[in-house]
Amino acid sequence: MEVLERKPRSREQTRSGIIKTAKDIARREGWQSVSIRKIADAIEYSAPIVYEYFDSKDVLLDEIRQEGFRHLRHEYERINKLYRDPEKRLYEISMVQWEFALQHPEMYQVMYNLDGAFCTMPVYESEETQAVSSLIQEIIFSFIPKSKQSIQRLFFEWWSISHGMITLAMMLRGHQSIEQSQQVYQESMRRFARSLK
Amino acid sequence: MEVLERKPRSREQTRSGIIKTAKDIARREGWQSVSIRKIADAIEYSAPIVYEYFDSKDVLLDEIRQEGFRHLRHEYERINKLYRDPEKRLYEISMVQWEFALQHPEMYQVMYNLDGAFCTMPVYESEETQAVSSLIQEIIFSFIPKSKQSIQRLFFEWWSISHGMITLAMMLRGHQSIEQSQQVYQESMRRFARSLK
DNA sequence: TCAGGCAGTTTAACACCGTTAACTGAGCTA
DNA sequence: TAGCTCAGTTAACGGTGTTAAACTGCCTGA
Repeated sequence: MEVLERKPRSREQTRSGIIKTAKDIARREGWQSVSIRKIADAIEYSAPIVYEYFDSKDVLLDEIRQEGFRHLRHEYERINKLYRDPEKRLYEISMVQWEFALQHPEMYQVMYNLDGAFCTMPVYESEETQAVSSLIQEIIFSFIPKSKQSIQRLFFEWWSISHGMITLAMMLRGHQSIEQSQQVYQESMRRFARSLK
Repeated sequence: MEVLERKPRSREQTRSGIIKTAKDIARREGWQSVSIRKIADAIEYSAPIVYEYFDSKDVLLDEIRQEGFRHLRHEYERINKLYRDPEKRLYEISMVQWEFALQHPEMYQVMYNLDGAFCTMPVYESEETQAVSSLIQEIIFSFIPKSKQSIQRLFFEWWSISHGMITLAMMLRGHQSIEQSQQVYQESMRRFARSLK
């Protein structure tokens, strides 16, 4: 009984240990130097063990990507409960997006195939991204009840500004301070949210 | 004499052949499957020959990146000669940016480290990017003579919207048609250019 | 004619990669 | 005790970037 209970738990621990290790290495050395063998070494197993938890490196990366979008979705839902005003909601969600990218750059990289992170699964086909998308589209709809097409365009605009500024801010870090980029980001996202009224 | 003249020319041909082959493979199979040996096979040489033209895969990618920015700079200069109105200039430059990304996705990928393309050289430290940046900043300045800081912010905004929409349009291709994305892009860039007046 | 040198090119090797098959050894059951 | 199961290992395959050593063929000087 003890063994039966400890086994699955330890298995789950190993699994999340693999994910955590992959992210740790990526954070320290970049995704291009994350390898199955390095992960295995870190969790004190041999390489083939990793394949008992993930069919390939690709699905391991996809899992991390999904984790990222899931995390964002939870944050967005939290904000939706916290605020009623759609403008406030959209602005706060934008800020969460920014903070997430800065705090977990290695996740943001694999979510968008940036800087050596490469996952072949198409981003937009995952449930988690669809959920995040429609969550934000609903917020936009709630104070601009337009056609589905118009909402999709506004969402595309919002996403583009947010993602574009985040990636360029990271790229230009060192040439333009993060604080300065963040100020422009805040201003732009506030302006966008206000413009919807 | 003939030999002395033909030798350097053939060397230059080999060099550009390497670059062309790398881009061809990247276009067909993605950057993650571009390898020195594949390139060497295609140009009918053995792998070490490639290293007589490029010190490493990294500088080969950087060369391609620089070529991309150089190409953009020439296009921007062409437009600057073609139009006087800063608003028109900025809009046309935005459109060139879009067309370039669609026509040469493999270059756009290596310029911004997207989708498996990974070059360790920092983008913003190259002369070519600096040149492109200040070219656009000058256009913005020419009808909004504000402080250097303000111009930099506006340029950061412009670049973010453009780059964000281009990358998301490519990512969402299949879920949202390119034509639809392009329409939103055109509208947004036009609105941005107009807003500067 | 032969030896030497030199440029261009290839082979072979190193250490790494993702991935899979075959093997090991310990614990449990019949 | 013999056999089975199963977690975990080693070893291998074909690939990667990169480098050193070896080779090939030609031109030159003796």
